[in-house]
Amino acid sequence: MGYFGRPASGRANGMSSELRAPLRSDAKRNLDQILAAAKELFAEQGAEVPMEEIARRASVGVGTLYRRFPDREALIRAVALTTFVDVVARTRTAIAEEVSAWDALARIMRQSTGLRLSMRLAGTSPVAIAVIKADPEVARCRRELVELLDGVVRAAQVEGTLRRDVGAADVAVMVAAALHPMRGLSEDAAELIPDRILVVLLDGLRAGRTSHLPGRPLTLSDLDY
Amino acid sequence: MGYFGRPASGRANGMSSELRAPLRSDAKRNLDQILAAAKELFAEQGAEVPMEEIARRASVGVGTLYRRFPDREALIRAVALTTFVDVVARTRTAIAEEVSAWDALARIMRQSTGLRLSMRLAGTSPVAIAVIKADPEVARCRRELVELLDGVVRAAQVEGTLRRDVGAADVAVMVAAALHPMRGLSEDAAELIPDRILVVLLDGLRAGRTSHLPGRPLTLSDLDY
Amino acid sequence: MGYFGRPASGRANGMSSELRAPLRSDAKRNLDQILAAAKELFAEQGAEVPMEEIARRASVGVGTLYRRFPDREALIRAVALTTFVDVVARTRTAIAEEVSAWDALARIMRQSTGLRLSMRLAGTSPVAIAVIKADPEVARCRRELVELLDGVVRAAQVEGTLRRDVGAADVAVMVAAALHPMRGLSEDAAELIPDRILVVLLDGLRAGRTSHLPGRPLTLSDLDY
Amino acid sequence: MGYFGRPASGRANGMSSELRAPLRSDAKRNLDQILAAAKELFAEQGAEVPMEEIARRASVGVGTLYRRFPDREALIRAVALTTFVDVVARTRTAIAEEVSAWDALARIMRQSTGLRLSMRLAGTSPVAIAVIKADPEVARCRRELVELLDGVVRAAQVEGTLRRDVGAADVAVMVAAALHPMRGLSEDAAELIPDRILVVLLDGLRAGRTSHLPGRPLTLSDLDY
DNA sequence: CATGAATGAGCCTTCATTCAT
DNA sequence: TATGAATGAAGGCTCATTCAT
Repeated sequence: MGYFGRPASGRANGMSSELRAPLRSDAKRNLDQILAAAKELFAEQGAEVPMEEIARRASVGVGTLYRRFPDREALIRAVALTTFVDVVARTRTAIAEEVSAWDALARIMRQSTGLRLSMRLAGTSPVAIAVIKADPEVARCRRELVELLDGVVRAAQVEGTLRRDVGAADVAVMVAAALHPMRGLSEDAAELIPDRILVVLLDGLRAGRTSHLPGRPLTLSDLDY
Repeated sequence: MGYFGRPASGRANGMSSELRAPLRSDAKRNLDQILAAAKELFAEQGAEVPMEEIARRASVGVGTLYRRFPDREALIRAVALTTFVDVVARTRTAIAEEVSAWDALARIMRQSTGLRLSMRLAGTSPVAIAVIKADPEVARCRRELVELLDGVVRAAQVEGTLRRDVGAADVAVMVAAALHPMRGLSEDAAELIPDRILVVLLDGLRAGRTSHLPGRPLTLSDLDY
Repeated sequence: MGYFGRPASGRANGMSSELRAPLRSDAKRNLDQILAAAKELFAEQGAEVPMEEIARRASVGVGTLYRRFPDREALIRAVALTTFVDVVARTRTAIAEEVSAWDALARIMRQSTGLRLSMRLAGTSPVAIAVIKADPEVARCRRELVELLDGVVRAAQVEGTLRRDVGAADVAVMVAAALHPMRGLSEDAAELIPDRILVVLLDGLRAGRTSHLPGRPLTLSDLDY
Repeated sequence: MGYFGRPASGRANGMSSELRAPLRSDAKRNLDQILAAAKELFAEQGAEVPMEEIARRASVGVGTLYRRFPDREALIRAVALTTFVDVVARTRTAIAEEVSAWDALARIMRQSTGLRLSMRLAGTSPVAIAVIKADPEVARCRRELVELLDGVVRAAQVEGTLRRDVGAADVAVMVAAALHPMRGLSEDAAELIPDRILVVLLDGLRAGRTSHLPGRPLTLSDLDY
């Protein structure tokens, strides 16, 4: 589906994340504002928002935006990377802290909710998808996340809490689907929905269901397209 | 979510559906080709495809396209309407033919799968959403569909097969989420996913689940935004 | 130097010159105006003139310009091609009509004067050079012209009228140099100069000069870089 | 044509050449680096190279570049001036050292070859031309050079070695034409060409040629446009 | 009626110049 | 004083929509 990756050093500015001269304080502030504005706007309007609007929201001239991110792709890349880095971190924590694999899985799925805004990127714009898949860092990030998930899924199946006819890719896609922003809902409902879907999904994923899932368990290898 | 509506009189050409002089046969053919081309391209590339590309795929000039649909919105409206009309019809049939409300619900949810391509419209382009919500016919259509769904949901809860803490809007949104096109998957997986998610959702929706859904059941009134 | 080539079929519109549906009369007129405007402006201001200025001079919207020539390169290509085609034709005529090779050479060199405006293209913008070299048709055209010139040069040397220490490329470059537009001259002088330089060059090229030319005769193979 | 001028007091920094407090040694070094970088880049890529690229090549920040030269024009002016100063000096030396006017003329014409790179300025960018013509110092410089040349031309005609139907402006323009950088040539050929053209021109300029030059001798007054 | 040419507004990107650090 | 960040105007290109043929 397109939303798993791996972090890197930190400063995600569209290039690879080699260390560079630390930014001047004002530049740093601008960079942060740009990234924040981009996240918001990508979430609100998709990855095709006018660059100028992003700049405006960040209280910055277009020129500044382009100085940091040579083109739209670089910006998408940076947003994707910081987001993925965050998800990976939370996922590791969940795995470390929960006692059963099922609890870890449930927590992983639910905590992702907080990231749904940025998620709009994945599964939306063709550009965004292309960028995410092309960038080695984001790709590594994504792979790492998916592998963590795979571990949890298998463990939960071994421990007998997760139905056996699903794979990690099934789970990943379900989360993505649950998080996908929905329009046409009351604000209230829009906020509740992701968690409600996730809970229903978790209930449906619990071992002991007798229904038959069509097809085959989708695994990591289904995600690399 | 944004994909429920009700038909109307018949000829859906983007304006209101007053009856007009029947079209000449070649004109009719053009109209159909345009609609078909638009459906395909909206599905493949989203609601922002160049009008000229749609015209090309329909083997007509842009002029002809614009003669039928004064602007992109009208075209989107028409595509949405014909799609919704179809869903409503299938829904009625399902209700009529299935013996239990649960079976009707399951069939309704699953058969929508076949429409997922056109569905790409909803949940994608902001324009599309706006258009769909603004058009009275589509709105009526959507309301009708939702009401049908509401009936089935209540009946299933009465018959004791559907968990009681969900509403018709929950179900509608879940279907929309399951159908949302996913990128970055193998073709094989992309085809399997919607049905797999729906089955898991159905399992999770079955009465007897002990988990607690956060929030409150989402109902018809949550859908009109 | 960069200004020799070979024609093709005729309609030079930036693509290859396959025959296509004949243009509507108004479209044809626009096309001609665009080409004319481009020639003028390339001559006056170089190959980097704003596309919008070209459009304005042609009394056409930018869109129209871009419809005919997908980008600046295509336009340069078309201008270069029509120009080269013309030069080749005049060269053939000169060869056919003049009795001695020397006279043909002199006429070829002098008649090119009329083309000096378009010549601004060659030897000016890096883009222009790149385009000219990359386009197979222009390249063929250029090669043809150079070969014609080579024949005349050799013939004149055989007939004993042209000094033997020069090659066709020397001549080609000299013409290009003589034609290069000069700024900072009175209009009067600017008009006289190319011919004056060419006559002096011809005098210097006449057999019997005793001075020693540094280097070696430059030949066709020196031109393909 | 546009490449004759006269020095002035000394420090050529784009403004007028009043004496100022001598620069600190590092500032001086920066200035020299900038001038050198500008010469190189103007030669390589024409007078439109990004200011930032010049700064980079000079290993300074753009800010420093702008401190020395308030805008691109000032930089062009400075480069033009230092170049012209050099040419004037060499010309004086040639006149002083050669015994015949013809030899002086030949040497003047040929030694300019070494300056052809910087010459790229003249005859290229419209901006450059304008700037050169507008600046009083460069103008004076240019006038001085042209007057020196005029003296040599007349002397050579008196001594009977130079054809009588040319003027100093003819010669100046011919040199400029011979030096004009040519693209599309092998590196080897590009290096040989200017001298080869100059020798042919000199042969053509020698007294005793019977051909008739069209127009009239071009003189100093043809150069001030 | 159908066609496809023409228009022009809008977004993308670059770069000269200014200014805070 | 040197630096490089920020700005914004300008030019490139695309496409929705209109209109002549």
